[in-house]
Amino acid sequence: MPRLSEHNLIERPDEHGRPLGRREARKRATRTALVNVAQRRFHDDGFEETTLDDICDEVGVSRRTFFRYFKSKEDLVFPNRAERLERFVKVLTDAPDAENPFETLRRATRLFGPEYMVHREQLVAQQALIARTPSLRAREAEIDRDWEAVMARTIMGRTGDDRASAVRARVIAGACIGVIRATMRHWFETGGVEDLTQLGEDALDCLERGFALR
Amino acid sequence: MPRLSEHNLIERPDEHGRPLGRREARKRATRTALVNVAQRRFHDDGFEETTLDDICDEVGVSRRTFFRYFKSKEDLVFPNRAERLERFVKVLTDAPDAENPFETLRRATRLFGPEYMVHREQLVAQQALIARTPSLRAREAEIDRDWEAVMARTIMGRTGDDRASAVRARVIAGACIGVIRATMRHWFETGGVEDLTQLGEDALDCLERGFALR
DNA sequence: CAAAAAATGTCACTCGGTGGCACTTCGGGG
DNA sequence: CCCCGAAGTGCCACCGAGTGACATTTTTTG
Repeated sequence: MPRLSEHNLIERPDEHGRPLGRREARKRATRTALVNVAQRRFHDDGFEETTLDDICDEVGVSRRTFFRYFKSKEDLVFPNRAERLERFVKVLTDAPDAENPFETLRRATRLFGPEYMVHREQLVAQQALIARTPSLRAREAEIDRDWEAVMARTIMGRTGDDRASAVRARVIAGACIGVIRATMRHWFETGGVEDLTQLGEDALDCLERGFALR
Repeated sequence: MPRLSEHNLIERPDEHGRPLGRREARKRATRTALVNVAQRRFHDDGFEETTLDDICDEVGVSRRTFFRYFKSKEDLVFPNRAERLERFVKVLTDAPDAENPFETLRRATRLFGPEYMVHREQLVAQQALIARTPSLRAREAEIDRDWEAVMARTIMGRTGDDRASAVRARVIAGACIGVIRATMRHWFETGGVEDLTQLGEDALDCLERGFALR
């Protein structure tokens, strides 16, 4: 008995307009099934409490096959990590050469902010899961590291890679990702009710102008 | 045959002046033996390549006992994480109420910077290990999170915990830890030859005054 | 020296993750 | 249309980190 019903295998063209064969379609269906089942069970029972065998059994796939779709259990929680990073890189590389890094990041904020607010409730729940699961927090930190790294490299690409420019680029990137992460955590923990775009822009303004204190 | 030679069990008073019984002395010896053996083997063969059984066999202790000294394999690489954090907290709480967070952090930099420079070569090697080991990078990120959290809480303790103050405190803490981490990475990757205290203070200056660009 | 308490060892087990190999399924070319 | 190669999958055995239960040894204490 096939576990993936046949109507999941509708032939849709992929993002490049090529039609999907059965093979490709089936792979997509399996992947999304794994993510969906996992999301639900993680949400219901917790990440550590849910076993890969649980998920694989429900999807109807062997654990060995699972590891051909995902490198690790944690990856189920960040299924489009690569795609997100790519879009961020695109924002960075699309920026005019003269634009300063803070303005570039504000553009990214205006792109991602509204998107996050649309999926507010799902993201808040997701973040609650991450916040209470050490290995997921670790994954998230790694993602932030990636973003910080591409940002630092982009800045260096514009300002040079001598030692002074390199350290400056790293420091700016570190500060930016630091404030973005802090802002997001605040937004998540307050239930996602505030205007994320506004919060992000405010934080970046502070960073650029300096934190005037007292 | 006891694996820990008797002369490791010298009776020294602990940090509160109480003399150490055999039990306490032996525990200390076991703990440091585990750390030392692990450090050497991690450095020689790599973190993932070294098995806990390898380490335990060499120290002469069962794996079960290992887990009574350390919660995880990774903890062997950060043996005084708690103590470092405590010292950082002390710097924060010892700060006069009127001092702004950046100045407080500069004081921390002047405390930890020279210390790091003394153990330069060991720390650089250690960081190389961390940099090439995903699970160790994750641990390091967690440590940074701790520092960021205590810093945010300290700032909130001085400025109030209403929503505006809270987000501001978080953002400042995020920015500070971000630039500190970036600075340290730069220092490590350049072999620890530059003046870490100076680098740290410069980065914090930029943060406080704003990054004047172009 | 005896009894309580602390530390360690042993064993069995769970779970994430990997390598190898056989088997099935799909797609393309004759 | 069929057949052959390749892609995808399952199965099995295995490894290493981490945990719980319980017996055994060692240290402290009275």
